[in-house]
Amino acid sequence: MTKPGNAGEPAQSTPAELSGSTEPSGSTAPSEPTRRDRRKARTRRALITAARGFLARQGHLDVSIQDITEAADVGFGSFYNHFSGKDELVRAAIEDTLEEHGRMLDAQTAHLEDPAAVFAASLRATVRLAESHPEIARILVSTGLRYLDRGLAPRALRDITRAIESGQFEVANPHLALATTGGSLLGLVHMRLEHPELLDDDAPEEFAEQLLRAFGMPRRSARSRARAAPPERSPGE
Amino acid sequence: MTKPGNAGEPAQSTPAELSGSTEPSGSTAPSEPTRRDRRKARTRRALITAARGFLARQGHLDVSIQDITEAADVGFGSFYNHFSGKDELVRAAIEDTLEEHGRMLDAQTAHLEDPAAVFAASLRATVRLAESHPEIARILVSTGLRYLDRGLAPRALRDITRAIESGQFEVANPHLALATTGGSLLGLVHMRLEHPELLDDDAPEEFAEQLLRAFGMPRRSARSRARAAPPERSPGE
DNA sequence: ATTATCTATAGATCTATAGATAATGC
DNA sequence: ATTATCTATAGATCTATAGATAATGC
Repeated sequence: MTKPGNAGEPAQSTPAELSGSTEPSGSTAPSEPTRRDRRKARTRRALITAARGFLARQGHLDVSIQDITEAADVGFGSFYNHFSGKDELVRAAIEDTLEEHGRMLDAQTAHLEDPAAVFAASLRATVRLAESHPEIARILVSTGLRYLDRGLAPRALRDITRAIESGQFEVANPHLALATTGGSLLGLVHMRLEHPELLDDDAPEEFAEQLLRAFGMPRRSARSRARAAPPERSPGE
Repeated sequence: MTKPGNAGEPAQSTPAELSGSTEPSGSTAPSEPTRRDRRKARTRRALITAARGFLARQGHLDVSIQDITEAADVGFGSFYNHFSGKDELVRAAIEDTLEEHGRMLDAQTAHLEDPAAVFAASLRATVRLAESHPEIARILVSTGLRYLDRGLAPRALRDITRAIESGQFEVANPHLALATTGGSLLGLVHMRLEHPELLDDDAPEEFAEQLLRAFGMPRRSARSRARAAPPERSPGE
């Protein structure tokens, strides 16, 4: 699919760490990834992509390693060159998904300064994953609440803390706010995936507004922040 | 453990439906559960109890059927008298858990009239599950968002709808409110189980208050409703 | 006489490795 | 020469059933 030569890999684990072997390199200096490294990375990526597909479609990875390698179009034995077992692949696939989500949030909030606005925009973007990136959405929902150190969670905690410091949020405990933010997001994404007919089109905005109110913002500013339009061009903001 | 004779079973499936066999009974009339029925029910319960244990401890039921029957102290083959496979047992164990949770909520809110107060009391009780009933809490968290027709969900939807009708809640869509309620509860229970040190003792009340504000209650009444004391002794009940 | 439970096992997976092949490095 | 990939397979499960045993019904 993608041309082999280029940077098809978004900074996964360093190649050196994978091949625990005789290398004449002087301690550091990852030097250039070689062609072999790239081939290996492609195999690894094929496995992760296949695993993401199963995770999204079935909610778990209860298929044989053979099924996975076939879906990845990779020889069976190659699996063990990259992962010691299925659990390790699951973890890698989930982390891959969470980091893709995280990068997306960063991109979509790069233009915003105000913590509450960044927070609200992240909420809306995540709710919209159900339509914009169903695979990510399904993996998030089935992964549930593990992995609080990747993807949305660290960003949400950052925004909540900043919003508390700036006096926009009034909550006793940022971790409580984080737990309810993550959970309610998953709940809503789940419902959008499984029962979309029960929700309205402005669920993302409605939800963001609810959460800002929950965290102590006055109704009026909650409403405006929750619906803050994307690229504003006022310099002060 | 419990004496065999009595009503140890809380209205599971009717015995007649289990043994799809030659029965002279005239269409209806379940008549009395016989000693054999009770024995069968005990075996079924032992399997469900064992499954709940695995679900709570491991988060899934990826153990062999043999492990399950051993934990239940039941002959291997008996398993298939009750369930056609592991999936069916998982479903039964989860439904059993959710219904236990539901009965608990009913008991703890029986004395309350006000919809928002019933809602808040249910929230608090569910958050407290992490300490009061860790097995239920763990199963809820790992089950995630499936099964919206049992346990808390139908009750929360009922309370939310009533609170909207009575003008206490101001939300556009009760299903949106339900999704965020369920999700945020799971998020908080999860955090109480895995990182209790990050939360304060009054997290249940704090959380209930947040959610009432999210659903449009003014700060002051949100605070009082969220902390509404349990058993009042007014005769009206 | 009937039915649930138990024990034993055949057949169907599924995993992890060994050894052969192909690609890359130098 | 080195390393990743592939094919083939031994050994270890694990499931579902058949048949024997024990408990209950009448």
